[in-house]
Amino acid sequence: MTVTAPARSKSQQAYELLHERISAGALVPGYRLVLSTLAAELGCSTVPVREAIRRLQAEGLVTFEPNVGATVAAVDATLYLHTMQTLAIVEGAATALAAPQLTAADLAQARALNEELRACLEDFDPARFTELNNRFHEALYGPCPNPHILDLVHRGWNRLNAMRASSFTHIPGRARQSVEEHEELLRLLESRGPAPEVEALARAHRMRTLNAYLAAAGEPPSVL
Amino acid sequence: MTVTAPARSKSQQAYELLHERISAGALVPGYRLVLSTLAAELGCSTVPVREAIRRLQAEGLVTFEPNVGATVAAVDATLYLHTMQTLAIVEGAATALAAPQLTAADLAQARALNEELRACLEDFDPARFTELNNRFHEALYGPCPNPHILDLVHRGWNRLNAMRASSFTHIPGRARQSVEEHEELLRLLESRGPAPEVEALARAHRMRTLNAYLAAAGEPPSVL
DNA sequence: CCACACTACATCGTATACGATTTCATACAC
DNA sequence: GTGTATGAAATCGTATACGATGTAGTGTGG
Repeated sequence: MTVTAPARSKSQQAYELLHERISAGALVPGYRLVLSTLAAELGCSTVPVREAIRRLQAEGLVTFEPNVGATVAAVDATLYLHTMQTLAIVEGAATALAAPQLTAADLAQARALNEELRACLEDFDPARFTELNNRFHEALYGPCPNPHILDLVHRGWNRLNAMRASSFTHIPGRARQSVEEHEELLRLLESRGPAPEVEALARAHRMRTLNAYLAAAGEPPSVL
Repeated sequence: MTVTAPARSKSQQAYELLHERISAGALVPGYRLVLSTLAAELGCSTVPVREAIRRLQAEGLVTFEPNVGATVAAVDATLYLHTMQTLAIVEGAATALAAPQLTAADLAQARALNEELRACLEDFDPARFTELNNRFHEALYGPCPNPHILDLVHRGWNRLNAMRASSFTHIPGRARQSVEEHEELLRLLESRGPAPEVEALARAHRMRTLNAYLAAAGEPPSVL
């Protein structure tokens, strides 16, 4: 059995490629996505591209105007705020729901990831730090038994990853503080703390990142 | 200026029609949505129908299998539980965020709606009660300044409305209790209670509906 | 009588082609 | 010089047509 073909549909391929490019920052916000151009580039027709763009629209990565076209969603401070706030809420809930499902192995892995993050603080590599940070959080909310909430969390992360502002690059000192907050969250989870506390702490962790960003941008903190 | 055409695209028309039918329960879960059939019925080609179905898939109202087709999403107790749980979280957060924005007029309108609900308890009309209940809650979370969260709340309501089990019809006594909980929530909002309390109360209200349903179905309550 | 292969059908996935709408540049009137 | 009308170009929206994929029904060998 030669495992043969991926057999992905062209819509799927187009979607994955565009998603990849936007997340990687190769397509700057405001960039205009023209169906025919993308189709030619992908070596397919416009119909699959169109479908891919509608999916990206549903996820909020691109904005779409009828009879005009799609552009990569612009990131202003307000959009970033709303996305982070939403993610704080759903990720907090997901982490709380996942908490009882977490095995000792899960926690050990998360702890190992946080130690990697700590080691990463020296000779700071933003891309690697962001990657490890993603994996750390995913390890904690991943066992959440409610697939809808998980889906919302993933969408939130996708949107954030599409924003260059999301990385810790531009917020001095935030990375180090973040590692400490992870430590606190891990201790609470390991002691099997009550769900509401887990939710509050996970939410607060994200809100603090948001507020650190707002402070660095000279704006007032957001309440929640 | 003759106001002329709505100029809705066919995709949009198809989407709205299918959404309407599913929400109204005209299409039972498991019903198979065939592109060509729907296209003929709508008087258009299959392409717009296809796009509409993908949108419905993204919202969770239909399930889709490549090269096989789409069916109206089946509702089992687990799906209902997950949807209600998700809605409890996002609607609670939305209500808390909206609370500071609520004007006296907003609160008065919500109170009037709850009085209508109370009056509706006699000569009980499930459809009207559900309608009023929707409007009551929308009045409270509508002013939420975060459009992403509002979108998530609307999606949750859409999914619920597509489930016949969502109505209060099958849960004896729940309607009356619900009106009382609304009253409590209104008092908290009118006294400008703190956001965390608002969130907890709004969430608890929905979780109690869920647990009443689970109890009626003979299953253990869900924790959150 | 059961299991397997094969054929026919149903349905989706995509390409191509054309009409509809918007936008931008240009020219004209004031 | 400014504002408005007009034209062409670009782009989206949809229809039709065909190929790819999955499914069910039928027949044959064991």
